[in-house]
Amino acid sequence: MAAQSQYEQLARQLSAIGAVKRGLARVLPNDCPPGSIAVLNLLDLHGEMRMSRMAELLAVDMSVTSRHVAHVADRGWLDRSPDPSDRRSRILRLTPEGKLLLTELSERYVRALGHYMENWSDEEVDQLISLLGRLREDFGDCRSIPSRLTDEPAPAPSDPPTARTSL
Amino acid sequence: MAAQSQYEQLARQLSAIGAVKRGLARVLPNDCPPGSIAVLNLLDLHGEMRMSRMAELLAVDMSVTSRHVAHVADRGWLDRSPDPSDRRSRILRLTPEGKLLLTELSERYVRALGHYMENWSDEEVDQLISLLGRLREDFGDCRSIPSRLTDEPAPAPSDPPTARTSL
DNA sequence: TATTGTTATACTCTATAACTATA
DNA sequence: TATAGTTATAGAGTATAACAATA
Repeated sequence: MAAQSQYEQLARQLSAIGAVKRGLARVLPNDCPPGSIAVLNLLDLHGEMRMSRMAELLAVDMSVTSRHVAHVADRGWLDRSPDPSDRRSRILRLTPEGKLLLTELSERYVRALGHYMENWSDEEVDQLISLLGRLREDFGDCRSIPSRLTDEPAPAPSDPPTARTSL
Repeated sequence: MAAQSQYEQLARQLSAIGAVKRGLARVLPNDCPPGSIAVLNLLDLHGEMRMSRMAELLAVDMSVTSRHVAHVADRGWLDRSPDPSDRRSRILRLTPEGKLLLTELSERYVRALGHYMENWSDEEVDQLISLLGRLREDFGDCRSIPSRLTDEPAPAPSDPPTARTSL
């Protein structure tokens, strides 16, 4: 468990990292927005899956997933076939064209990151990859807020509010 | 200089980290969107500055900065006074109300991060803070794309395109 | 004429709610 | 009735372009 000021700093760094994401996004082709790439990457990484699973991995609403996936499917980068065992569902699969696109995009990312991170060592990049991966994992499917995070700031843990009577 | 597959992995982690940012944003009050907090944080960190400097630090267009700042100023969290030495400019200053808001938001962030990152050690959090800070620094003012990132994937560096005639 | 900042417009990402089709 | 997915609508973030005021 880390100290308060560390969390404050981390929150600021996470806020600032948006600029890095935008900087990277600028090297992408026009009809391939970041949302599309996220879908393709997850499909490449985890293999075929249903819409609901994709929504969970993206940690966005199903409606958002549906639009991203439609955009990608319209361009032939993935295939949506009905699940034979439950015809409400659709199975998403990366097409060869989608795989090819990922390869091309990867080149662009590598060039861009190589440009901006020329002074980073292998070990440092690995550390960052590993810490970011763990952070994402710990947040998990964070689409709904744990109720204890929505209430008042800091009820003294040694003396829960429900136990306070007249002090 | 790191290896290609590392950059590919890093690009994926950066894409996935959006979910973390959304998860954190969910604990914020309704009329204080992430853009407002970014403005307030930078003002708190760097002290008073002009719009153009704020735009540079945010690495967004001036038009975007103008809207974020207007939103924050409308709520009394910062003060925009004309620069006496150049009346085209405005000097941004954090108000006491803005400072107070930052304190309250900080509590929320700390609670949320404490919830999600309960298994992280001080050292690990520090490492992540430090690596993210360095990454943001290395991207700097990345609002315009270096031209070498917009061209074709990988012209052999030993034989620049302009030198090729009939090979 | 160039620069600082604002406003109008358009596009992407996201969430909520209403809807369709299937279980 | 409940669930998987789609679509309509609305709000936030961003960029480009046209504009105003000042240098």
